[in-house]
Amino acid sequence: MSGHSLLIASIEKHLSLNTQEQHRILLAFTTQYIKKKEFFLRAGEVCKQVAFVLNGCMRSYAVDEQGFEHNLQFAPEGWWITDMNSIIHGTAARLNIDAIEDTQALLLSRDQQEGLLKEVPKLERFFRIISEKSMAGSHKRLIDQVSVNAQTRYLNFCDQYPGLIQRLPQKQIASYIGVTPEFLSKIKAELLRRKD
Amino acid sequence: MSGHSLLIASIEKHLSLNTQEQHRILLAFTTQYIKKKEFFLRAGEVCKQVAFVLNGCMRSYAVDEQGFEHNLQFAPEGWWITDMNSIIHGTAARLNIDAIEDTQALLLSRDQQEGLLKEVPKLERFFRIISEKSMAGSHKRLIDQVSVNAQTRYLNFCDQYPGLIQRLPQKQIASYIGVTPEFLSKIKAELLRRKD
DNA sequence: GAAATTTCTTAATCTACATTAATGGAAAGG
DNA sequence: CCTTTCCATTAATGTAGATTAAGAAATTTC
Repeated sequence: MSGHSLLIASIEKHLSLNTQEQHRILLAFTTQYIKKKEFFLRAGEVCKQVAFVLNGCMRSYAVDEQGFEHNLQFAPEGWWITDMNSIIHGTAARLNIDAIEDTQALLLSRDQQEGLLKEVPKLERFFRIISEKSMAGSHKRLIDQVSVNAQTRYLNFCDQYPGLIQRLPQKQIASYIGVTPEFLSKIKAELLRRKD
Repeated sequence: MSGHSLLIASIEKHLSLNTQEQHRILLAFTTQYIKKKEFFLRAGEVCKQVAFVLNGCMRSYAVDEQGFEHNLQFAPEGWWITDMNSIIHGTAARLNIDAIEDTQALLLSRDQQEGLLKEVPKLERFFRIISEKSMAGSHKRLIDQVSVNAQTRYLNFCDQYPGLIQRLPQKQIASYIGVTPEFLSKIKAELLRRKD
């Protein structure tokens, strides 16, 4: 499947598009290649675009006063990623977004999105639905973060994203579940010991 | 301002409505009064509605294995509240939603919302925008939770919701920022000591 | 394919916050 | 109005997870 049809397929899960509409949609996006460790967005900039990942993987993360990184989201193929706070309020991004693997993504600027929505209004529905889903995901994450301990968070992560466990360095996962790499190592050792 | 016009005003921040559309919108909602400590949603049920608060205040919270409550959101007048995960996936709610003060709210079921959106399609845009905002809010909260300590989270809360600080019992705020009431008490004592 | 860099693991020590317990004060409710 | 329940505070003790350090393994780079 070509990257473009990944996007179209993802939209057509929620509504159907004729050929003309498909073309109009693709016109609004630009393609970008982002090498591992390169940035899509740096904290402090104003975020102007959302990215739809075609292949590879990006992540968003915040940096605290002591310089430690905290991963908020991973975006492998088929996922959207952006700094929503920055994009909708026009304020400086608090998030960095970079590539964990060499990545190909489709970018949609807010201006292009506005134009696209004017010409294909039924896409409002699509963007509403994916916003609701993102919000549900973010809520789920927050509940997990505040109501269970680190070991359970790790098990939940393995459960929900089995593909990513294989694929990502452990330190990235540690940063996502909110512990140090050292402590994640301990958790894994503990889990292994229990199994035997 | 009547409750209904609070809702209409809130929509008209994003798009304009004629009288007919306003009436059609109000038709989709039902009014409910919820007394302090009564539930709008219990964990385990499937959530079917979103609530728009006209006056009073509701909160959503998760309960952990040990029975402790963790507040996720407060919804005073003009705010929306629901369990988005339950409503969009049709799964059992993980959240409880109850009233912290006697509350009057407008309820919109998913079915009613679908009908409304069919007849007034431009509302797709409104719901997209508020979903994006909720998602931005939820992201902000998550960043705060993982990247700063409890004292800073408390100060940030005071900053962002000065009205709620006056209005809510401290234990509700403690539960929101993710500490025990005892520790919040300590934080406040510490802050007072520093001021003098 | 050797050197450099990054990642993972183990272990000792430390700390932010939780737990428990006890007291006084404020609401709530009949 | 009195009683009951809830709420805020302080203080002693406990613990999940952080920090620091250091070596082993894996990956990247030239």
